[in-house]
Amino acid sequence: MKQEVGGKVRATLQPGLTNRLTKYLRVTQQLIEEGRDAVSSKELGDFTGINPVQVRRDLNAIGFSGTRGVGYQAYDLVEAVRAILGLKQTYNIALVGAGNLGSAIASSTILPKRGFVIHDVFDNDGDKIGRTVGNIVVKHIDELKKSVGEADEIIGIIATPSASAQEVANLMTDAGIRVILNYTDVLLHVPYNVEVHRIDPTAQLMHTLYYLTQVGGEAAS
Amino acid sequence: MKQEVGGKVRATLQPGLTNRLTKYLRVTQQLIEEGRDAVSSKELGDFTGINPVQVRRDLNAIGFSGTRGVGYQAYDLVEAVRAILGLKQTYNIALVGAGNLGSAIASSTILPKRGFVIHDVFDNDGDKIGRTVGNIVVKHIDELKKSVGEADEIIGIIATPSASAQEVANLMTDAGIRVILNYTDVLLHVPYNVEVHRIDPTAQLMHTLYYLTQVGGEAAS
DNA sequence: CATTGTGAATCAATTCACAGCA
DNA sequence: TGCTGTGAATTGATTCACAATG
Repeated sequence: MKQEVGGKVRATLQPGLTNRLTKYLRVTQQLIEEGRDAVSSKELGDFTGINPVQVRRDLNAIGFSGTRGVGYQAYDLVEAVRAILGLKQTYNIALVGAGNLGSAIASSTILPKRGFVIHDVFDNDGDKIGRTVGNIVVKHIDELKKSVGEADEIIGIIATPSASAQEVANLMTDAGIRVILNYTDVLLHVPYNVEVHRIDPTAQLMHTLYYLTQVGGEAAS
Repeated sequence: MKQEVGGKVRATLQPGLTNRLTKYLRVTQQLIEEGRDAVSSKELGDFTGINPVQVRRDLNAIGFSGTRGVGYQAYDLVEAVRAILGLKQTYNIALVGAGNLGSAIASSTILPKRGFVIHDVFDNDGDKIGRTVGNIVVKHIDELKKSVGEADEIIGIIATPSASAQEVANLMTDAGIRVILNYTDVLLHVPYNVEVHRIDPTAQLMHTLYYLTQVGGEAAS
């Protein structure tokens, strides 16, 4: 399944591995912002919940080496992972829903920091059209297909009321969106070639609370 | 590691299993809302990204049986999983940040549907104190410790600007909060017995885009 | 001397193949 | 016939122990 081409590792990496790499990436980027220079496998493990040994194996697997007694060079690590994951380019995003949630997402720095640009914001409320959220002028939802085509957007975010979510998803898939971030609590039905990710905070809560209540209040790693 | 007490499975389930159970739970709850009665392991697999065989093994492991040719009884499944995970009670949540994001979270139905109640909302902006977001009156952040104690809150949500996030986290841990949902892009430093979950939409994006770009546009499962 | 890098052992997850039942 | 339930094989992840090294 892996194939090496020349010196460059252009393989098809395992799902588990790429998933973990994104975690190392985000943590390391934040540590850099705090002024950190090197990062150890133990730290990466602590912040990601992944075993330090696994961290070392993973970084090794993508051909990235650290220095013993010190750790991994933070900036180089970020670059290496971004290169491996093909995240050197930026992606345009179509955001639908200009209410509180949409405004918050459009104003957040979290997406631009990772190379994602909210390029268009849509709504169906006439009052909101023409206003700006996070420096972007809100367009009418009817323009979605045209805009998505022009800006080559393959990522869409649904931040509408639940009742509109499926309808918006239909518009998005019709317009050629390939990945949907769904902030509503609706289970979207989409074609097989479109991927939906649900932003659901309760997922992690439920899992955590199980252990918290099991052990009766004491810590769990 | 597992121990059965009487007929009831009061074990300490594996992390992987509990994690998967929460996914089955959320999907099944949504399918019920769509009017569904039974759900098959294949459907659960499709919506959660988990192998159908694994789904069946998991449900079997918690002593839940389906009917061949039909699937699993949706309502019973929800009840069984909630019982196993100890999610029959409700949890009070302290939300800090009454801006766009905080308002969106407070108004969302996603938390109450899963047994989580946003019981208090805090901010440090005098203009916002006394206003209501999602039916809750905003209090000053100075009252956090008192309120958390009174309402027995162990879950906190940080929906402030990034600059305030660590400070809020400190207040929360000091007040006895055990689980923090962090909506900012700051890497929070907390005591070992406090668990932080970061709501970061880019995690899933990066992972997905890797495969999307690798295969050049064709579908992946 | 803290931390990387790895072999070997163990445990969990995935997958195949198919029997068994409504 | 469609879906559950499960043995057996395989693959991936975790953990232990420890050598190596900057």
